[in-house]
Amino acid sequence: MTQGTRRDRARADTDRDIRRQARALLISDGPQAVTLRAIARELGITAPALYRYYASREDLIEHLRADVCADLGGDLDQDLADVAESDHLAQVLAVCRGFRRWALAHPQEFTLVFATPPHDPRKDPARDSFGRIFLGVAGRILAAGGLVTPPEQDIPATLVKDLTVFRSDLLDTMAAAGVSIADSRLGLATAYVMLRFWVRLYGQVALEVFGQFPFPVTDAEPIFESMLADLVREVGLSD
Amino acid sequence: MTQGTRRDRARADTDRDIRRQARALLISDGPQAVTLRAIARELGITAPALYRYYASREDLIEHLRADVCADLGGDLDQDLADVAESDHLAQVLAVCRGFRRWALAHPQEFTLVFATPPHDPRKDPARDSFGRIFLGVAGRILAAGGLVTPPEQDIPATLVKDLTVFRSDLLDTMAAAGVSIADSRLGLATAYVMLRFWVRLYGQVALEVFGQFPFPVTDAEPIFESMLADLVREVGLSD
DNA sequence: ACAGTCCGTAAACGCTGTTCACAACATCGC
DNA sequence: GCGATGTTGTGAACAGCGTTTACGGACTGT
Repeated sequence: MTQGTRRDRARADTDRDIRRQARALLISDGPQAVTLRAIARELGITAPALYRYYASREDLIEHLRADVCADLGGDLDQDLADVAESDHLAQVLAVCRGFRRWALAHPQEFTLVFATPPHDPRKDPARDSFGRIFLGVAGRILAAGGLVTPPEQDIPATLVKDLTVFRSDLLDTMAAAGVSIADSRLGLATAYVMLRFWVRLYGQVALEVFGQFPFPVTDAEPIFESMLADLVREVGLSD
Repeated sequence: MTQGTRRDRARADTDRDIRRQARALLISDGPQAVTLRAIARELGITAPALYRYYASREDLIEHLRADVCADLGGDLDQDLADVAESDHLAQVLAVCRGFRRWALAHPQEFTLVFATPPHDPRKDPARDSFGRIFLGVAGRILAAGGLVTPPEQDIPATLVKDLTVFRSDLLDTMAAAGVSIADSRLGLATAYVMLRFWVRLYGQVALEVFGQFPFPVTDAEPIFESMLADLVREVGLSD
């Protein structure tokens, strides 16, 4: 299969360089350092050249967000590779710990992806949300492990419709990935538990990343582990 | 008592105007819109004039943060004023709901105060954290209500020292506010419960503000209320 | 009245995102 | 191979940014 023209390849190379440089600037100096001129300078081109690749600075930033999500997803997959597939508890723990570890090591990227106020109501943030990706991965493990779920009447009524869509979406995603989950294994209540799982995890990690403890905490890891132990116990995954 | 010179009063007026304008820009168009020139333009002065009041744009932003915290604290106090002081459950619910309501109504301000990666390790973020302020208020209610606390051996060992400092700090704050809490009412375990309370609340609210649900949620309030019900039940404050 | 302080300005510097017209090069189809 | 088309990058320009500096005028205290 042809690799495209030499020009296509050169374009892809340049695009990759642009993204790599943008990321480096984000990581080292935060979002305000991701300027078109800084990127261009590093690549030995001028800023207007970047408009050949992206419609705007904001467009580039959006792609950066997607890159961060994809890389994080890849990292979590790697974390999972080291754990026996049948050990559901260990897998869930690995994913959650991986997420936290990554977040603490990448505060600028975390902020970019996970803590930006929505500004375009027409664009459905949930469609690209990492929570969705996370639950695509962790949800599979959670569902396979068999969860302790609350009675379905405990699910807020206004949530049922949303959960139904999410659940079938999740089943489709899993089916597309060659994962077969029995219908009974992923009911509404299970989807609800997954949602709450994510809320708890995200909240704990965000608070740590943004230093929002009400007092100086020497070592936050035990707090996280305690929360995690609670979580897995509540969903019935603990020993 | 003298009000100071006319110049002092003019300075205070101008400062107030600067802050008001900066806030308005933040709210309407986000942090990148808070430029010295935009503020100056609105006040009919030039940008360099602002350096008579603030050392830098960043200095102004820091003051803006403090303003937001103070205003939020005032809002929560108002929420509390409508609730009988003896109804501890209602007071806690009011404060938590007030916090969420405010956060959802003020996403840019929330982001500025609650979701900025720390960048100055020498400056102790926890000293100015709103979590601290929040627990100064809510902690009083929680302690007065008498909490169900875990056994002290459940407190992570590495946290004990931090909690001890926090607890005595909290007692001092309350004493200074004329609130007397018996020593036994605010032990280490209680302080730990308060910490976990804040983590849960913050996490839920942040996730909502940043639209980090894994799927579109039509109405997030029931999720919040469900979490809140869990929280107050866990601390022994429910009916 | 005078000296010191404060406030605001204009000019300047170096930086930003973006647009536009042009030139050079690469690719494609005949 | 050649001409037409598309792509890539440039330089110039525009309007905007944060910040510094020196100056002049107003205010304050003695």
